[in-house]
Amino acid sequence: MRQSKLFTKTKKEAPADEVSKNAELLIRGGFVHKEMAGVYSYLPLGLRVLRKIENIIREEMNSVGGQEVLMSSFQPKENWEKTGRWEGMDDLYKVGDSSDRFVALGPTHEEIVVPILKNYVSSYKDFPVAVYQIQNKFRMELRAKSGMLRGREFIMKDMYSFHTSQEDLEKFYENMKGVYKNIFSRAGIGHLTYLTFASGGTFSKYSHEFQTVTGAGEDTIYLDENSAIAVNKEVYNDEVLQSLGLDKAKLKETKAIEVGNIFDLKTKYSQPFDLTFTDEKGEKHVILMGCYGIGLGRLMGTVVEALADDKGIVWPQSVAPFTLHLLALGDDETVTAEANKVYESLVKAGVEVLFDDRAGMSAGEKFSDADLLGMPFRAVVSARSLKENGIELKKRTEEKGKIVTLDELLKILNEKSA
RNA sequence: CGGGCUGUAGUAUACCGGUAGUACAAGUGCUUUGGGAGCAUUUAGACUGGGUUCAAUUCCCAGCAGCCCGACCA
Repeated sequence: MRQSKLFTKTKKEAPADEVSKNAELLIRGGFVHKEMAGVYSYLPLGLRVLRKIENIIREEMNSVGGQEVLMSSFQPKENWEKTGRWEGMDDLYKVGDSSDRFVALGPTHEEIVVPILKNYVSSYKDFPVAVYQIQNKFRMELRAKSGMLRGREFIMKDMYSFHTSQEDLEKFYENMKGVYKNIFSRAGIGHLTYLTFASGGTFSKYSHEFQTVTGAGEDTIYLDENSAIAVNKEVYNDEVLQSLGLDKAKLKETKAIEVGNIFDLKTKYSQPFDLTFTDEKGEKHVILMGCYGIGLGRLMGTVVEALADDKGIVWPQSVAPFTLHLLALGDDETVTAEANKVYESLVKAGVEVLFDDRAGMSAGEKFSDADLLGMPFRAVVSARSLKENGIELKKRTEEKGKIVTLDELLKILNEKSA
């Protein structure tokens, strides 16, 4: 994509009403636009990141047989009354219309997915089944904060699994731990993300969170680096440590961001809707459920928080909006012609490239923008690079680049994106 | 939801009971081009409502919004 055509522009100044690094950088870079506290629109660059994250998650969900759906955001009040959450959930948006009817704006979808399943499945032969979606969620956060990390409207992947036995549920649940690990590794924060024991609510001993260690985290966890297991402060006590076989002396207290959470729901939501199956003997039993969430915007913000340096964002290849940022320095005709040629070749080779073809911009401005926007590779075409018969290629994380030919450039990038 | 702070242009600010000035940013033109360059020029502002007052952006009250601490967080 030609940067001269991109309608968003970078900002030199940090927004006044944001202190979090993720929001500051994403807004300055023109990835997102803040509408109000905790509500952001995705702009072209941000949407490209979101789509990449989405695809990673989708692939991983499909790998365990997840079936993708898209459920409604408007949800019937009666369903929420059935589970006791119409009054019981503080952050539920209740939306009225002109005839005094109210609906819930979905903060999660147990109240929708269970009745849907009930309509189609009833035999033990129908199970197990797992259903997921990637969709906007609404929660009336009394205090939205930390930029993309805690919003009132946010995009979440929520998966629900349905089982005929606790053993089957647990097998699936264990499997999901691995799947979640893959997702965070693929998103570039695997080395900072730990399986964390957290409160399971009233129905289960624990739930499991995936916590990414960064100073910007909202949660406090106690991390055992050897076993790569952590305990959330909310369940941190001697008894819990003992049951998990953790040595208190070896735990490190740290701040972390919860990027994913999985729950053993048992019959909490299947019971109110009477979601049952008939077994081989013709006996009816209530279905057991698990649920598995990941906030995509939060994941995007976490990647920024965890990996950015003082110059800007550092995108991992896997979620970067573009693999390469190609800069043409100076408005000299030979440079422009050569840069265009390089750009066309890259596009033709299928490389995702952002081409800074903006005229009248100083070299410094282009460099600063490239650092801020954080593509994994930066290529420079300039009078200087032409004199050396090549293109200057540099990784975002490197100080100095090297001169390569167009063929070499294509080779390096194809290897990277393979 | 409890507590705190703050609302003047995109940002940072100044002055003021008599309707607002500066810098940076942004736009335009020209010049520049290896780390946010220069000159010229243009655009742009008192959160909303009520009260006090001859007069309110300024003082008072309320609302709203934003941020921070805490609580909450399937």
